[in-house]
Amino acid sequence: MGKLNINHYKIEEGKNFIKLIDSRDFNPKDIFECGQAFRWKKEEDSSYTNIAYGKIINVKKEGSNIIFRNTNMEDFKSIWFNYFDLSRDYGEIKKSLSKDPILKKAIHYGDGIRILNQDPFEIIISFIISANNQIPRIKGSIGKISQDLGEYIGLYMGEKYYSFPSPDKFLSLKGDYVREKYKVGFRADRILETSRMIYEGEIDIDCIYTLSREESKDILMNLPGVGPKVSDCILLFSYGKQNAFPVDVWVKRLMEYFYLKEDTSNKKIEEYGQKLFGDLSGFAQQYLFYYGRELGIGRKK
DNA sequence: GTCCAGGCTTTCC
DNA sequence: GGAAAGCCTGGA
Repeated sequence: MGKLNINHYKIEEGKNFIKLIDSRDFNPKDIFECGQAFRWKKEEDSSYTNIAYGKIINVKKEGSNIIFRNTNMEDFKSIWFNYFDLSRDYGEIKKSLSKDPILKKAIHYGDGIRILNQDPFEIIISFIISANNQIPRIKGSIGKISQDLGEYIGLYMGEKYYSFPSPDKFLSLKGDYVREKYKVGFRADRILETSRMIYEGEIDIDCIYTLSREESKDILMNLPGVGPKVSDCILLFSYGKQNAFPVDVWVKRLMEYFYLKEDTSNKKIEEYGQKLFGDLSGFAQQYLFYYGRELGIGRKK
């Protein structure tokens, strides 16, 4: 059994698993169901399985510990530690945001949320698909794309796992094929054109790691299908730009309901959120989104 | 330059 | 039948 202390985490290695000891601020349900990721599969034992960066991993909360199965210390340090944002102290973030009474309630509800650092290309395509769409259908489309164009990685708990395809896999496809096969509707041409632009280097998505949120948004919004909301999702969920504040229908409703008290444009809501939450805007948005959506706040009957 | 209405595929409730 | 983690286009 290898042992390791990283920051405030105590990590133990076992045979094909890693154990995070006494981990606060980490609840698989909150992390995987708060809307930032579309591919985590809930198993019968309440664990969650997914594939990322070419590896299949299973995550389960057992008492106060988190068990990561089908992995080892080497992958945990090189992939999962960053993927699960384990270098960040969410206790401090929650303490700071809890000064706002509404955030305090939202944080109480989604206490175990962490914001993942996911693969940029997968997130770009996933959130292009998410536009004016519904979650079950979004998940279906991403699953079909991976199965058809990705690489078979392996079997886990009876399920076959495929990697998300790289941009070149889309190059030879036609819009009609993509629309009909993956059920993505009018988003098909946007997916193809975005993939082409990234493949050909017309848009450099690697340089975004070192740029500001504003500079990054300007670049990403050159991609077809990527507007203000989708670009903020990409920056928050795969590039670690936590000052992004994605405004969708739910955030619009709950911000109007809790704060603004009147009909407000998305642009104004984004500016309001930025002013209110500053560098913690992205975290605030996730706590609020998860809370508001689960409670159905402001939903029309 | 900004702002806004209408259209877009298909599924889900 | 309306709404859905919005974006694009054209016109004011």
